Amino acid sequence: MAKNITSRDKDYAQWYLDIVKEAKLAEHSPVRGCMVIRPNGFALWENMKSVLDGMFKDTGHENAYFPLFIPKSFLSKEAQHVEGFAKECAVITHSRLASTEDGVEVDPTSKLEEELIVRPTSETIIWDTYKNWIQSYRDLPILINQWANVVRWEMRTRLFLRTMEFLWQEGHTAHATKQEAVDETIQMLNVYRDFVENYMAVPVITGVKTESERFAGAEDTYCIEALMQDGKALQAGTSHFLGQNFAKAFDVTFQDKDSTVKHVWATSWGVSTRLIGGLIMTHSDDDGLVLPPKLAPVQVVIVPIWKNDEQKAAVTEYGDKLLQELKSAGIRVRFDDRDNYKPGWKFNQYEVEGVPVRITIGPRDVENNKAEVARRDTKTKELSERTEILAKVTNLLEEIQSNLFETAKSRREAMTHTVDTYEEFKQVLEEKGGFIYAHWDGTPETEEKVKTETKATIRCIPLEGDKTPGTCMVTGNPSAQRVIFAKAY
RNA sequence: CGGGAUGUGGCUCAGCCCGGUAGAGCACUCGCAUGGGGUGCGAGGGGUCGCAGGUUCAAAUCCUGUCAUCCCGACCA
Repeated sequence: MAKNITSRDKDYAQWYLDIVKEAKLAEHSPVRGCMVIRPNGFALWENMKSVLDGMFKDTGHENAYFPLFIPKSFLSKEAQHVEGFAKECAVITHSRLASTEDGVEVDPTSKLEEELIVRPTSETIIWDTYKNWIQSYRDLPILINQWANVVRWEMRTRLFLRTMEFLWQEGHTAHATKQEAVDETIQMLNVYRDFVENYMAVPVITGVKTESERFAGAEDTYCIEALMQDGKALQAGTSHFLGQNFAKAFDVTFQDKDSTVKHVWATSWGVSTRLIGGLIMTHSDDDGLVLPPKLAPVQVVIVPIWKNDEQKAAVTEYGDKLLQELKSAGIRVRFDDRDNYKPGWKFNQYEVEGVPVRITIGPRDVENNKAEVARRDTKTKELSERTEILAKVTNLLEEIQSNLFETAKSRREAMTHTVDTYEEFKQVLEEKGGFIYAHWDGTPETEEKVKTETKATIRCIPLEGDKTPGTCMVTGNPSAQRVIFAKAY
């Protein structure tokens, strides 16, 4: 039925690309590694953004905007930070073009005195700014978020999952005490978990990154990790406790109540359009995109059927009333009464685009006061009394939302394994994939060895669950608790 | 930056080996029929064959150069 979509069994990577294309979410742009986000994809992003933005405001944050360009010298102030991002920065060297016979070329006389970096993230320019805003403990905390685009010069890209330019939000906060900053880091991690699980219906594990996976410049990086249908992990969001690293690098100090001058404590946290990739890979099937009702740009579509003008008039009137009824109940509904596409074509189109609920109405329904209600997740449909439609649809949207989450969660459980030996580890990784809980001695060397030999990395040291100590599966040295290994996107 | 491949209507590609007036499918436009799961039939519009040079009476096709893109590997939210 879905003739343009490769099945997941056959080629998972191609299936993903087909979904993105057929659901009209995004496409490759003329610029290598960058994408055009199409209206369907952007509407989804706008819904995600709107929910998250509300959550940020509810936890006391304000939005602001900092420049796209960062003076080169700023980036070199925090040693770890430079090292982390140096290899993937776009650099602006000139400010002008000059006309030539064939078009234009860079005007060599316009070379910049200090080159500008297109932000890969904004810590540096933000901390340079905060320095001027903070003198006293009375100026703290500063709780700011910005919605922006950033650029990281990646070698290999994939639509939504890794592009050279992407959209995201980055929160940057400054605090008087370490505890307050740590609390903020954890609070935002929980905000992300709440959003991803309760709105995106994607189950996640919260954890701490190991040293090698940590954000450049952070003391601790907390993360939410999701598991995709193909058994690979996806980092869905990160929240960093930055300690006093940036405060020291940018000399951000305040005079405390006790009159002494101290460096401030910092956090930063972000999620990006990558979440859309995670959403697709968690719920969609071989027939197309599947969207959770809470974020779907269109939650319900009404498809009419008629053969002649007389039927058209009756069905349209019936449909319009239904449209108004659902709309006034706050449901995002579309009545697709276009006459230039066939009903069958529309069924397939909305299925591919992932609309959670479809209502079909034809002459027979008008006559009998009924309608056919179909759900996208299970692909089942049933005839409903006209008077019961609103209640049924409202109920169905909630049911689909929780069904998607539960299905994803059971799939994750089924793909989560616990191993005790390295042999067993390799075997499970090879044959099953998924999350693998194993003991690790805590050293970067062991982590690196596993990565080189198996391509699996430590996704996180989970915050919840079993904390029993043991011995490292590779070296036999003591291990504080099991950590999660997986191959990752 | 190493290894492999490809550039031909909007898209996917055939044609190239063996030079002879540019093709198919999909998409698009128009008409008629159709309409409860991608509808059928008919008519039509649209291409500097990546770019530059060369060989030839004649180049999408042969030769040289060049540019671009894609896939695989080293880096990553």
